[in-house]
Amino acid sequence: MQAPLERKFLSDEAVEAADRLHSAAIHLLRRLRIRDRELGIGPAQLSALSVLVFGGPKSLAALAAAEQVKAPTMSRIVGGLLQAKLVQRRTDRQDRRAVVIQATKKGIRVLQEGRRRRVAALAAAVQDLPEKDIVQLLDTAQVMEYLSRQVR
Amino acid sequence: MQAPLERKFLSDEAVEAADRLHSAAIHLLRRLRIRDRELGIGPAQLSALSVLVFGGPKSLAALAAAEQVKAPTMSRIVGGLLQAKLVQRRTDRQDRRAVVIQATKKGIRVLQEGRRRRVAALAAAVQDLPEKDIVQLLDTAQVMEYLSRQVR
DNA sequence: ATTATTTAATTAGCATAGCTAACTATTATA
DNA sequence: TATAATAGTTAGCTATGCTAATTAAATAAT
Repeated sequence: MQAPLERKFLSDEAVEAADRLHSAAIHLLRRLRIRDRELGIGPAQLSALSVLVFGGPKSLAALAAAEQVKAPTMSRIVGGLLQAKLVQRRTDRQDRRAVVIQATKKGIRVLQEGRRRRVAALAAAVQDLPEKDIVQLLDTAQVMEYLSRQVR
Repeated sequence: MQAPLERKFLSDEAVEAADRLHSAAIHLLRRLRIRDRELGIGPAQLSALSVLVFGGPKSLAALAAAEQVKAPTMSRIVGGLLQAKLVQRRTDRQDRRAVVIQATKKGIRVLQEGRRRRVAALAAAVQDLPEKDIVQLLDTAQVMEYLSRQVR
């Protein structure tokens, strides 16, 4: 359990940035979850649906990889989306073990409604920021996606 | 503060920023949760403990407010921390309905160890970024905290 | 002073979402 | 053909969100 002393040296600044980013992400998501709940769809379902709407049909494994969760987790998320008729599922022609999951029209509609609601919440707050902060948010979101793939 | 016309122009950009930030925060936290699990303490418990260690003893209500969750949720989070002996609880002298929650020495030790581990993975990735990106992350984390309090 | 109201915290019960382990069905390989 | 690998699902655990209802204490009203 003892950590090796010869681990990579971390600058105070990097640790500070990482720590603050972690806290900020937790707090932000807790807020946004309130809005998601009004939609009647959880954040994981919403995020997966978003991948399907903007990225097209995907296998369960591909969806799990895109969302960085394990297959059983994604299986249940998709189960919820199926029950709400936000996605449909069919077996793959070439590989009959696999499934192809695709957003329904209702799914597309609900996702866009979700986006609209976030305009009323987060984006409204974002708009009161100075222009440079908004540009920076967009930029940092990309950095965060990059980081989430680098982290081991 | 901003001119109305400028807001209209920013609207699409703000929605875009909100969406990307949402996704990026989800993906980042999913990654970091893996590290948290190694510690045997969940992200909510870790975050609450952090507030206690860096902010000093707090009532349950104050802790819930700081973490932006409802009292019953914080009550259970604290329950877990108590069971692990990471915090201790006493009733307030002035108001005997209230409790005061405080990190134990073990709590302080575990948090610092956890912070090191949890953040180390992220910080190692952060450190490989250009200096300007690190500065930007620090800055954006503050903006995100601000936003999470503005969102209604 | 007594009663009513508000407040702090907890408990109970529900839902979502993460995981691993174990299972079925299919495909690929030896 | 027999075995191994792969795609998904199911079962069962934990952690975290919530609301509603309860208990105890403090405050306000009569």
